[in-house]
Amino acid sequence: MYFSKMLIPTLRDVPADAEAVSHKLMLRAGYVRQLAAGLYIYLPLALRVMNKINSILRQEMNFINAQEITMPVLHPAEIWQKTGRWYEIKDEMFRLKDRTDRDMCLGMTHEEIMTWLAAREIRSYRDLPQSWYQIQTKLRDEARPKSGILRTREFTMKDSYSFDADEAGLDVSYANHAEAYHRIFNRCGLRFYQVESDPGMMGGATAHEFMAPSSAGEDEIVICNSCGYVANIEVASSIHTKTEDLDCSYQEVHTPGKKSIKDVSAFLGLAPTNLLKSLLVMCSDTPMLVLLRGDQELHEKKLLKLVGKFRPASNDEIINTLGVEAGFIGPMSHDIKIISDPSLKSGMFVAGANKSDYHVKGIKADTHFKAEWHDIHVAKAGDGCPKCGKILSSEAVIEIGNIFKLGTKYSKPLNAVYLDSNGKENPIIMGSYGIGPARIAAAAIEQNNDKDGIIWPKNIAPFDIQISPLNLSDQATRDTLDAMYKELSPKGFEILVDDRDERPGVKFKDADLIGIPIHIILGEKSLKEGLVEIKTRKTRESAKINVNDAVNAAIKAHSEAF
RNA sequence: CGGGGCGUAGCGCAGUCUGGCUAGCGCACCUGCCUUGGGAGCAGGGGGCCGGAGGUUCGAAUCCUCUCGCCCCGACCA
Repeated sequence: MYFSKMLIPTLRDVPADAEAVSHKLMLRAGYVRQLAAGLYIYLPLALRVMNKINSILRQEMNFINAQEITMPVLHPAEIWQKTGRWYEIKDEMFRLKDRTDRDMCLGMTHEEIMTWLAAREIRSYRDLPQSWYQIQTKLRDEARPKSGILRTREFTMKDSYSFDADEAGLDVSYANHAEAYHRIFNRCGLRFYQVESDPGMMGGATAHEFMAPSSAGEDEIVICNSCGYVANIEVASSIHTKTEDLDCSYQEVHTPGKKSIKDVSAFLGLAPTNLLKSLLVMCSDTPMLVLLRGDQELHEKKLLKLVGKFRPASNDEIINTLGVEAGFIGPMSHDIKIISDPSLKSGMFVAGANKSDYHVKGIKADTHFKAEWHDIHVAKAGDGCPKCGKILSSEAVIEIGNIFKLGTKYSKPLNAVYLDSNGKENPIIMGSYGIGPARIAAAAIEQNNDKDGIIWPKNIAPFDIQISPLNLSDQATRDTLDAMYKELSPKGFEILVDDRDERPGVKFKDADLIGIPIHIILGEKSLKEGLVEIKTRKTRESAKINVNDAVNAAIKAHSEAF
């Protein structure tokens, strides 16, 4: 392929809109252009990358006997109404009516439609198990598209769905997918973790996410380097580290105007871990006191699971219920329900005195307050690992894939059932498994770049080798180019030839930007000495090789490349 | 949806506060000369309803009102 014939609009300046490294580089290197918020055009180079990724996806999905099919993006409302998601999902779903005024929506995922198919086509346990997948466009009216290709309103997704007769079957399908995902992300050259995650609205009990570390990621995980515990902070638990002991008698202290943990700890010269944080929440109009250690944040989802829907109390409600303003609340002598994080169970703390401008030192659990004990804090770096107790670290990550055990959440409402060997009807047990190919590409760039541009892992690079003849009017250069091209192409190497009439510097800069793993440079002077240069993008190592050995050296360099 | 920022040539920006020459600069683009191993140089050239609508004014990129769009933080994320 000739550079001069291809649309590769590289840019010297970064468009001001771009923030994430992958976004900047994809724009600068001529991979994508933005149409509107969260809508991107994939130019030829990007499409080549996507095709490489998708072909890896197909190989690995087929390897676990999943079958590719494709489904409409336009869906009738009734199916979504049957599972209830038509009503549960709000603005995120694109909805429209057809000419007969029938409600329709654009597919944001395909559990409903896949289950509809299964309901029609699967009759017997003999038909099971099945795994079906597609690589298809999804549409979600995202509240906030961001970071270029990372969070868009229209994107392709590899989504697969497993159908089994029982839980044991689902376990096998789930494990097969997890293994396939490991192979896929490894082949794509990503660093990633498989983490425990929140099943959320997908239903079901077990879910894992595949996370690629990157500062551009929107999610955060905690990691234990000792025992291997890894979890999304959405679900992560952690044990508290030991508090610097406070040893004093129960006493009031004057803390005028000091309402926040930060102010109080600074004023008293104590660590936030010595303080007790009291929050009043309203749980269907019943007030409830929630206690955390001063350094902790309330994990709303954990509390939600315990008490159901709740909201923070208003200032008026706080005063009416507790007789004190926020900032000086203490857990002592209230006759409302108290839920406390276990970090407060032992030790001595400072809390509000239940009167303005005063705090109390020497608070002890069970002595000064009684509570129900539950893990309700957000795990963070520095906390103890819930499994082994060692210190946790945390990392920002991009979610590149997820796997869910759905159970019968969709098969029951859509009546996807089979007859077992006893002739008894049972709901099909399902799983669903997603991967975002665009996120793989973006994560690969996030993890592999330098100041000059992209460094593609070779398995997903748009081309295998770039050849840059520096002076095309030189006959020896043209002959060498032709010979190398003719020898490499039939061996399956995809080659980009920079045949543009540009100065060498321009070609070098663009080659670095675009990020093809191997770069062969044909210089007139070197050729006179019978040499060509072979350069590896990632290591920047370059070697002058005898023309006659160049093809083999290039093949070797490519096989050794990242 | 709440908070903040920004819309001037393909890209990056100045000009806006304090209204007034023909709306400017760099890069990119076109022509010619020259140059050819890390985004060369010289000369000439093309490209703008200053996001849109309304208003104030003798006069608006600039002031006022409304509106649309994009980015960032947060909420949300099936």
